[in-house]
Amino acid sequence: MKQHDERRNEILDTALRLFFSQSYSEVSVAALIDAVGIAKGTFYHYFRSKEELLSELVLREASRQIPAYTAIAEDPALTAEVKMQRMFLTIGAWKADNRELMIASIRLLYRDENILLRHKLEQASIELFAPPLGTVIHQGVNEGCFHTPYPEVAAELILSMWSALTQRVAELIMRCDEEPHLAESILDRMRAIETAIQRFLGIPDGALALIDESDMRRILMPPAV
Amino acid sequence: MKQHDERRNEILDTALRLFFSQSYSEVSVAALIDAVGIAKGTFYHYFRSKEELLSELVLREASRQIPAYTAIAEDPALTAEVKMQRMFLTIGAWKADNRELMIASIRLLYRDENILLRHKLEQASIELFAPPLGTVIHQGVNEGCFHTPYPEVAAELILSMWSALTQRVAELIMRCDEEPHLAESILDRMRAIETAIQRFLGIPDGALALIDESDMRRILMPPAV
DNA sequence: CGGTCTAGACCGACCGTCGGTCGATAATCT
DNA sequence: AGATTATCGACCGACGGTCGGTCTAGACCG
Repeated sequence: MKQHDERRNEILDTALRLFFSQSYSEVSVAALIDAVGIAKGTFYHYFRSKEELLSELVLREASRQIPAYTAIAEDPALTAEVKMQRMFLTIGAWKADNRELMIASIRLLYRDENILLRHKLEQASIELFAPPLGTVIHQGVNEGCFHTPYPEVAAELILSMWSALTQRVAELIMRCDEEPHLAESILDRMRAIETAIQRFLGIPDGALALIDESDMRRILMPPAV
Repeated sequence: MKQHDERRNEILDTALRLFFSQSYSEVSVAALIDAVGIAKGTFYHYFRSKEELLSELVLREASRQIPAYTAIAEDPALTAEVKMQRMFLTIGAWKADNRELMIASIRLLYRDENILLRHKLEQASIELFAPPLGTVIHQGVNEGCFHTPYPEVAAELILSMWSALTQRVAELIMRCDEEPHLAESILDRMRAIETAIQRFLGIPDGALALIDESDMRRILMPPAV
């Protein structure tokens, strides 16, 4: 017999692995408990429903990402502009470095059956990232480099836009194999978002390079074999 | 025996009614066919799956909204600014006039079980509204009143932002009964979006009143009894 | 120390419901 | 008459979830 938290995390770990190697709706509770090696009743001893498992899983995974970004936000040595750049570029570079994983995730998340998983991940990311980003924007307004009457809302709004962009990019990446010219329209969208964020923050176009074009190309273009 | 289209629309009509009086996942195919008065096999003669029914339903309903907006977009007598205002204000006024229906819809759509329905509605709206809105933005750029290097992407981007806002508003409306002070934070978000759109289009803050505050208050505040 | 008691970890047969299939039948068209 | 299309409903396997019960670690006690 195992400790409560140990078993619980074992179930969550297995669920994470299975949800990403198959999909949320394809993985039945029966398959999950087989993989963990427990009985149906044990699963429902730890989670009230399959959906509650999903929510807790998403929360746990999203929370793991946060410390790196709060560290950037609270670094006393950096200006708001640099912090913001660093936050967005860190995400982009990570995605470029883990291209295969990213694309595999996208292929799974952006399917109708997984929409609930995707939506919960998006919402959790926005809610968890908004505070550190909001701190940075506030700092920028105080430093006089950002000019927006809505510093509190700006973080959420920017993340919502970013999230909508990610969705578009994902859709296009999935169709990129067939129609490679779509890559250009993705880059267009990214530049548009960058412009939108800059203008919303009241800084000149091009002042804030949030997207590293070479990283983006690494994500979009299949590596030469 | 009925004509193909007649029967098909009968199924779609009934599905629409049931999905909004209960929810997408709560309404089983069995319940639907009972309400229509047909057999299981007949349903699957017209639709390959329950999900295909949903997609077609969403497409049909979203398409019905379009003509009104293309009419505005193609009116030769109006400036781009006026067209854009008229489009957004028309939506707002309609929502204010149909407050009960709106709130009932929100309470249904913004539940985990209905996420697929909601997402498909959102995507269909964005895809169908983007062309007329894009036309208007193009006109604005040509007339010299809008300034954006990405007129094609702008429409989609603005609609994505609007959609994210709608989602936030919906979440807050659902919790407004308990915490009425949330109304102010909704208004804040709306003003922020208005600013974001204006700045993205390169026009002065306040030049484009896309949101009628009295309409918004009518939506947010329960009518005095 | 050995014995007992209990909370809670664990089990798996079982349930109702679901989306979907299929072969038969009836109506309509050519 | 023959072909095509619309209709039917019994049937299926899989699903998420329940329930009555067993097993065991560790607290408590004589």
